[in-house]
Amino acid sequence: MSIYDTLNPPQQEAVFHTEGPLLILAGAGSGKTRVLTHRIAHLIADKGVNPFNILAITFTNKAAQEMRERVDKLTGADGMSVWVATFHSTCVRILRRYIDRLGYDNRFTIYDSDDQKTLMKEICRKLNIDTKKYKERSLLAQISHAKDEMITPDEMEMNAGGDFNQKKVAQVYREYQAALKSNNALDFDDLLVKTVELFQNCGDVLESYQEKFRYIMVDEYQDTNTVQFKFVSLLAARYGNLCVVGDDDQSIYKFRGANIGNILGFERVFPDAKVIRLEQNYRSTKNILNAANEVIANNAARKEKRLWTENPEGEKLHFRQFMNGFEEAEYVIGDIAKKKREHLADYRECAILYRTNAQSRLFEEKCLKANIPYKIVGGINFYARKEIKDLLCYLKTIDNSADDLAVRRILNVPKRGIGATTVGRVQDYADYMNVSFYDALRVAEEVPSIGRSLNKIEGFVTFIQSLKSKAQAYSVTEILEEVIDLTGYVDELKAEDTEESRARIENIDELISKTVSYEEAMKAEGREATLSGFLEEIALIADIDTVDPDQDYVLLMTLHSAKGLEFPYVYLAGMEDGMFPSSMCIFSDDPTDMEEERRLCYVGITRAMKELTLTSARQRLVRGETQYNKVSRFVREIPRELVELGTTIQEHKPSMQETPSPKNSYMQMRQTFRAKPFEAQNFKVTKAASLDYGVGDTVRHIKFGVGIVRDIVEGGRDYEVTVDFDKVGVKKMFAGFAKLKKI
DNA sequence: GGAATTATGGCTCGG
DNA sequence: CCATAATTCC
Repeated sequence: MSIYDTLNPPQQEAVFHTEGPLLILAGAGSGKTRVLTHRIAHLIADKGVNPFNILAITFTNKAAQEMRERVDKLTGADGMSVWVATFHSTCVRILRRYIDRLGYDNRFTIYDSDDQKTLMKEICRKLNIDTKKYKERSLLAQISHAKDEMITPDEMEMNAGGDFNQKKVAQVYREYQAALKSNNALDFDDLLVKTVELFQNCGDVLESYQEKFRYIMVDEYQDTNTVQFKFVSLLAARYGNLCVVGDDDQSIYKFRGANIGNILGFERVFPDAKVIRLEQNYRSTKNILNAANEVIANNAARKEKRLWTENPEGEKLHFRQFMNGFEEAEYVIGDIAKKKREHLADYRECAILYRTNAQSRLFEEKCLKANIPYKIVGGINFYARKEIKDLLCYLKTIDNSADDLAVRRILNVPKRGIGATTVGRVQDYADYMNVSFYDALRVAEEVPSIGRSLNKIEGFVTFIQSLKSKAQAYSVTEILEEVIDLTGYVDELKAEDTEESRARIENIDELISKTVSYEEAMKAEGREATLSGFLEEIALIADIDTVDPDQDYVLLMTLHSAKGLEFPYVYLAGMEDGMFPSSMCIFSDDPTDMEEERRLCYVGITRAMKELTLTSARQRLVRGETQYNKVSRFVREIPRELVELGTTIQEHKPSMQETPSPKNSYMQMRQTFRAKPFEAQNFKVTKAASLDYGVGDTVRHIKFGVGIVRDIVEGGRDYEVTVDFDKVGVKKMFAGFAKLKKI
């Protein structure tokens, strides 16, 4: 009896095929992690491969950690030497060693999106760019996309041709890169781009890593982007032992540059690639899996496949529609409380999934009220909080004084009486002398018209210098406590004594415990705990990584965060057209946007093992406005016979005066299901007897602006209107959705 | 120079 | 609605 006997034939084939390129098309819940871990075990135990020569790239740190543990269980302690990490942490480790070859300092800092925005704001000011016209966020998004595709500022400028806007973006991009470099900082995208650049420029470095990583595995391959693909193919170019695992139906990160072509075209790039499909699902009941299959079948662009399972049929899916989001949350939390009360489930077995982070609030409030432990994944990052950022910027300044952003942030925190005027004068001097902001502070007496501020600046510099020298001997925790102590940060908050200040102190305590646990972890691994090591780790940690399976809490998260996870009981909330699918993609002129949204729905459904509950609200408060939404089209794509509408049980007490009679809501739900998918009952309603505009009329569209109607074609469900817009050109759209207004 | 108050504008999704 | 920017006031 070997450890491989428990695997099914295609799984075994994937494990034993170790040489050459391999594409594993692994459907949801088909045991791909088992395959990967057994494959690593097989390489080590049977093929005699040194664990040191294996690289496995996962999507999150949490997945990496789990994989390592499972390999350990199979092979003994050898798992520790396998390099299992995310793309970003892999790149950081390489860059810490070699980035000086690209003219950076090896102690670079990593900028998060807040830092990026601050930097961008400054650049726009410097270049006299009107941030009303070019939004920082939008500029950064364009730059990020360029980096995903490995386009340099020069290339962007060349590609721009006569396009003034593009040229402007290229100019900002160039300036932004220069600023990063002079701050000795890298953004997230740079981690990948600079590593690839390093490989391309330094053959010896690439070669050493090619020799090291003789066997490479990449998980969640459908969500890799172009630069990640380049990184992997460079590494695998020598030995060609590249194994990628993915599922094109679960590709949900196009907005972040993910290139679905990487998986769809794998066989084209590697003609000798072996392809193995894993289609048996071990996770979900038949009902859940069938629902998922039916929904995803509505997508046109996909590799045809159908998952099957030997699991029991299980319960039908539940669907409930409520008057508003308030009642929806009350029902979901009530249902979870009931499961716990009746010992049917632990909290940790339940997950509430939604489309946007903003939806978490209602559920959080109900959890608090019902005294149910919960954890929200994502949303406002712990490290984005003011008090945490302040303290981290002290640590960053101590670690890398070239980081102007960090230095400027703490210069007057706590208040030292150094204001904007002084900062501007020092900055001008620094720019003029071409030195860092901190170096300018150190020679503040040279700065013109610095006046009374000189004393205060000298005090600050002395303070930082003393911390810097202490950092040589102190542990990370000690230096953090020293900062808190000497700045009086916590003392000040204590004096404030408000609910808010107490929460801030709690956060600071949590930060201290994070440095402590970092030091413990490093000690356990026999690595040195350093300040830059700590800063790097927290820069790369994702919220999902902090989920503790030993704690009994309900998990609240977005569908995106739920990727790769599974739960016995799943609640998909906010199943409304306009929420999910989001209105953005309903109105999009790119039909693949809707397909990606549907894949997201597929991911959501396939997270559930035993029971899946879908909920929606008739009216919902979005950004302070009431929206009236129809039940999501995705719900309508699920065959009626797989769904139970819950008319017999009325568990939740009607809480609001305007609760509809059960009969009414039942009728509404029946109506939703009466039509088969895509006969789309609700669309017919929107088809007006006639339109109030005709060919040749000028109309206004909510997104595209003003245009002239060119053509109107009467279709089965709706009128198809062709409009020539002033700004975006000719678009075809359905009258029911487009909400065109005659002007 | 700093705090308080008013105006504004933005929500997908994340490492 | 809620966080942040801009503006005003001290």
